[in-house]
Amino acid sequence: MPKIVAERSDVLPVLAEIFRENGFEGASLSLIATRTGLGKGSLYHFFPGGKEQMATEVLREIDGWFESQVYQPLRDHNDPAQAVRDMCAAVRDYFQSGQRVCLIGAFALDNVRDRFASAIADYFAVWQQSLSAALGRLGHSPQSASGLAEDAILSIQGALVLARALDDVSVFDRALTRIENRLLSAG
Amino acid sequence: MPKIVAERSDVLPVLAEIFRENGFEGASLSLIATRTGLGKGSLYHFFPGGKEQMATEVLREIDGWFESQVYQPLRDHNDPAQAVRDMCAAVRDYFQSGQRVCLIGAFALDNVRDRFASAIADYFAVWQQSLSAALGRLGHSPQSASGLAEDAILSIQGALVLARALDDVSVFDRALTRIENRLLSAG
DNA sequence: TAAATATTTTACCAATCGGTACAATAAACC
DNA sequence: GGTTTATTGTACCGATTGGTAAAATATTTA
Repeated sequence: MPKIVAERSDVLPVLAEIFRENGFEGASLSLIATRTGLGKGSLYHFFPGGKEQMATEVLREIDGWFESQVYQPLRDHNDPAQAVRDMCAAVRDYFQSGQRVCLIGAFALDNVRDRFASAIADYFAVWQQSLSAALGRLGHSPQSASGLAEDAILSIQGALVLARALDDVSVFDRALTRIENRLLSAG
Repeated sequence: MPKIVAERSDVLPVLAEIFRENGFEGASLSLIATRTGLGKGSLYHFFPGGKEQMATEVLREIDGWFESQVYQPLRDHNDPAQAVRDMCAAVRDYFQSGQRVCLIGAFALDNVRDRFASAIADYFAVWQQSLSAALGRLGHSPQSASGLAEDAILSIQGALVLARALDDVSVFDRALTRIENRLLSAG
């Protein structure tokens, strides 16, 4: 169902969802045109760089959302345990209990990874650093915090894969509960 | 570089690697023809069902390999702890320390998931059941075994995502070590 | 109102997509 | 040998791909 779009800022979320559902190569211009309600001419007026620019801007918007909603609170919240709980809640909401794919994770497995390598790596690296910082303030050693953070982030990605593979959203919710417990248990 | 193929049985591993590197849609017939050294005529002689049949047979071969090399030992090995260790070693080898993508996991995130839904779901479901059985024989309750197995399998998938995203194979090796410890610690 | 700018429509491009038809060739069998 | 079968090469198909050009239309500014 084509969602007609009014302003340019409304386009990016629609593009993000198209890329999530179809991948980079699967998101054809005709599909993008239909779903955004914009003709090719308008699309190339807004994004002269074509699909590559669309994906780049989508990745930047996603990264910006996580930076403000997840990473920054992890680093700055004065209650690190609450920050971790907030992160888990935000992740659960964002990925709609595993029904929504992580675009950055999907790109990482795709052959477009090299084209967006730095954006993909940054997304996860900053996430790990921010979570690691919160865990450090919870009393973990740097090594322990780093390992726990890595484990949590990779578990979220794996939970998205498995939930989709088994077509069972409960996989994601169970995984997220385990992750939260693991992050907060040995504080 | 095109690898010329001698027999039909040699084609499937090459196809698997092409699908792993390029995804289903990214694996064009011209690319497949080049990499296998077979013309379109030969390809459609061996696989009258086209790409769909190629992917189906590739998935079946992968599933068969895991069944004989991983799942069956997990269920039948008389030392379940050793079976778990063997599983981790097999996984490490198979995914080449995270440099190789899991085709089934990649398909699960792709929009071709629905086309191969049952093969994808079976792969993970049987894995979880087999690992769960081994953990049960290690003394875990059914609930504990099921949760641990789910967590291990999803962590492997997530480790593949994160290792590729960060372009850092050590992520995979660290994750696999953590998984093995977690599976064998509270026996 | 008029000029300048922003946006959209339409038509078009070469390249590639998955797939088909079929004749040419190679191999196996009697 | 000859015949049948298995395999391959070549040419082709309509549809779609990402992308371009430029005229037509809104919208904003002066």
